[in-house]
Amino acid sequence: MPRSVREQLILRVAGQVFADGGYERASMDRIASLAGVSKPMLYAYFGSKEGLYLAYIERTGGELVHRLVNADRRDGAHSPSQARAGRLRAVINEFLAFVEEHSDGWTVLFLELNARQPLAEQVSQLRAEVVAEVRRMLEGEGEGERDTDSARPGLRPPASEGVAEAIVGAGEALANWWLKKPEVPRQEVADWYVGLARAAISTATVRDG
Amino acid sequence: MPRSVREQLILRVAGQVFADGGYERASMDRIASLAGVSKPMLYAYFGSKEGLYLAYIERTGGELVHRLVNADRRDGAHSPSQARAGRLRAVINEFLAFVEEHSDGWTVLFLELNARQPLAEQVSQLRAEVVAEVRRMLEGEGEGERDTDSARPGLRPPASEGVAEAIVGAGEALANWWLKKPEVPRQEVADWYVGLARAAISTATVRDG
Amino acid sequence: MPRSVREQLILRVAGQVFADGGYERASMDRIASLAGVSKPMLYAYFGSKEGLYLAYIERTGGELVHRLVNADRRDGAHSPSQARAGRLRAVINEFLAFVEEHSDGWTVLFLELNARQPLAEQVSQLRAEVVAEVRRMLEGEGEGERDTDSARPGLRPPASEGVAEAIVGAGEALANWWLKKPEVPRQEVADWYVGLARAAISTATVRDG
Amino acid sequence: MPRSVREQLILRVAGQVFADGGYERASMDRIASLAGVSKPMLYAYFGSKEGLYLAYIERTGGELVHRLVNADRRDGAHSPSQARAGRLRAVINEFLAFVEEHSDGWTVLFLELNARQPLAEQVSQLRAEVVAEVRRMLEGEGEGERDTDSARPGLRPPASEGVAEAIVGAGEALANWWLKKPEVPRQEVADWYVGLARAAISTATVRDG
DNA sequence: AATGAATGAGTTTTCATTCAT
DNA sequence: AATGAATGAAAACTCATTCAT
Repeated sequence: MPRSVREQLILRVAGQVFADGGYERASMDRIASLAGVSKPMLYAYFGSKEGLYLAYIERTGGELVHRLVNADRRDGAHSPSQARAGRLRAVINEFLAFVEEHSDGWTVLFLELNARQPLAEQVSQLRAEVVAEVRRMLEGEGEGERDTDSARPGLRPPASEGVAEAIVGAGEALANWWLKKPEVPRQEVADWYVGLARAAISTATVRDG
Repeated sequence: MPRSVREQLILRVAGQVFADGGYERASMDRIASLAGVSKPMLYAYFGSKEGLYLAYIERTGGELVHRLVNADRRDGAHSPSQARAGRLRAVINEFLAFVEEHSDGWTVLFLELNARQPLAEQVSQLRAEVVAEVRRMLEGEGEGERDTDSARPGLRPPASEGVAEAIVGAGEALANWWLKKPEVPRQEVADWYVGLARAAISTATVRDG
Repeated sequence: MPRSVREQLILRVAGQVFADGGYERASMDRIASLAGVSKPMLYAYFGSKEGLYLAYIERTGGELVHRLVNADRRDGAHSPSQARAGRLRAVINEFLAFVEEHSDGWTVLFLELNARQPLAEQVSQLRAEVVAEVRRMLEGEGEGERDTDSARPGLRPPASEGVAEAIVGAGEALANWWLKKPEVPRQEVADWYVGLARAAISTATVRDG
Repeated sequence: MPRSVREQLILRVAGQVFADGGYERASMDRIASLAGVSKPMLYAYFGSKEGLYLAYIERTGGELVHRLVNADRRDGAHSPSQARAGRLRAVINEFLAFVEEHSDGWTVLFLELNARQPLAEQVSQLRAEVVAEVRRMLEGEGEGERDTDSARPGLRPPASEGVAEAIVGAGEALANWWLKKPEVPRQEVADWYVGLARAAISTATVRDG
């Protein structure tokens, strides 16, 4: 079995173990035994427990980023006027698809995200980027194409940041809830979230404007 | 130093240690040393590490419940028509006040809430009750007293449940973010959250109705 | 409550705790709590755990010695020819009576007797004296009143010592068994043991003589 | 050093430590250090302190059983009329040989036998079987094949049980004494014990018959 | 005379990590 | 390349013992 294949196998198993109980409760013994390899293999491949964890986070976070970034490509082309609206929906769809396909991965990312002493700084950055994107929507960036005289000032920091965090947090909580109700179709969940996000965005900007 | 005083001291220190790193990373040695007592005291007072943790959760969760339940009393009387609206704002205010005053406590509660293997079932129940309350708003409960022709069906499960989870999650995320930005006044944060919650509620019910 | 009364109370409780699980498993906490006194009392009265144990052993062993020594007084006077035979039975009777009345005490003495690292040297001595007495019977001491020409050499060491130990051990095992069958009357048990002891003594001496 | 060899080494050392002071006083630290291995090895091999103890008891008790069961094989064939008598001597011989070769093992078995809260139920059963065998001799089982007029009723319970316990206890006490007098030859000790046992058996049955 | 409160030192047990083969 | 065997360090927990009042 080539190394890269085994690495993927180990990472998958590690994800299960990390997801069930968190980093601290995960034991290298358990991961090795479930993966069917010896413990020294884990160390040869990943250096340490933290290394294994980071590798898992990196791979999983990377895939999430990739999917979010390429979200609208999948949805096909949109007319300019529908672009932003469509992109929001597409991104949410991709996010939920990722959660559906990688429930362990999402769980680990989410736990890491809320740890006080994060082991993977990059995850915070990933979230920060998502928040920033939402924040830009709230601040009306890009809206000022000046086609109208209606000034759209939008929110300003720190309101924009706080509300953006809230919107993102709503999505995370929704995802976590959905993991416990897998019978609900993704499209529905996405609809709810899109509705909530749009309402929050427009209310916030209108109220403030 | 009388026992009850020392118990409170220990609980406060334990909260700090639990908040910073979670239950697993917290060591009884560390708690004892920070509290300035010997380890056997911890066991004499709380029986076990889990006992100490549960005592902390219980005290902290109990106070949160107490504040949420008595939230509107502090806000003074409201006209009936404003009662519900006022209550939402009052509860959010109290929640944020609790987070502000007990950042460790909130952190521990939040971590416990998202743990895969919860030690304190009651925390999940507390959250479940909050979600249920929001869900009732989304389902338009009590609204049917009005003129009957305007049917206000509101959302139905599972949408109502999912959206309620999302709204609650938004508040949690907002609280976590606020902990890192203590310079933002509570009233502002409350405004944002009230705005988001109302928008989400009315959008969801209107859209669905 | 006068000190001496309390001491007796504590010793009685200590005996229960020592009997059930041995010296190591006994905890001062448990003894104090069962006796209804505070731990510092135990230390004020007995100095240490070992002190308490030794006090218990001493009292209990002392009573056993006293009863064995005075055994034949209770049985009334015997004709010289019956003296030895009667004494054996009387001693066995007293031993069993002691076991019956102080099952905890006997248990503790027996455990101490068989410990590799005895805490109470005196108990070994008590047993050694009993063994020595039996050994004298086996060696025919006192029999050489020379009334007959039939030389009665009896056993000689180490046989006399070994057989004496065996006879005493038989009694101990019988006592331990009897503790689990309290419905058997003491007189019967005494009969069995007298029979065994006499048979062992006469066989050994005759065979060897 | 292969694992099985090290296991045996550890068991031997554990036997020494258990024999000297009993289960409670034995510390894993001490066993590990005397065996020249690290503590985690003890746990890797035996799971727990109790596991180590039980493994030792099992091995030791197993060997004792094996030797007792196969005792008469070593003594060669006997004429039928001597069979029973020979078997008694052979078994006693094997028992003493075991004690001689495994003084620690015997000590641990004996301590476990007299413990109030036994960890190894099997040891009690082993002793119970030995007692049962002696008891059958006392009850005259199998003796009725002889001429029928000489009724040989033997003892009946509970006398047979009590006396059997006493006889077995005599052997145990003799063994314990012998451990302190290793210069006495085994054959002599066996002779004493055989004599005592036969005397006790015949006296009891005759007297009662 | 009596005790609530406290602890130093030790217990069993676990786990990430490494070496020898 | 791969692993069985091994361990240092630290965890939770207990207990005989002692102060301060």
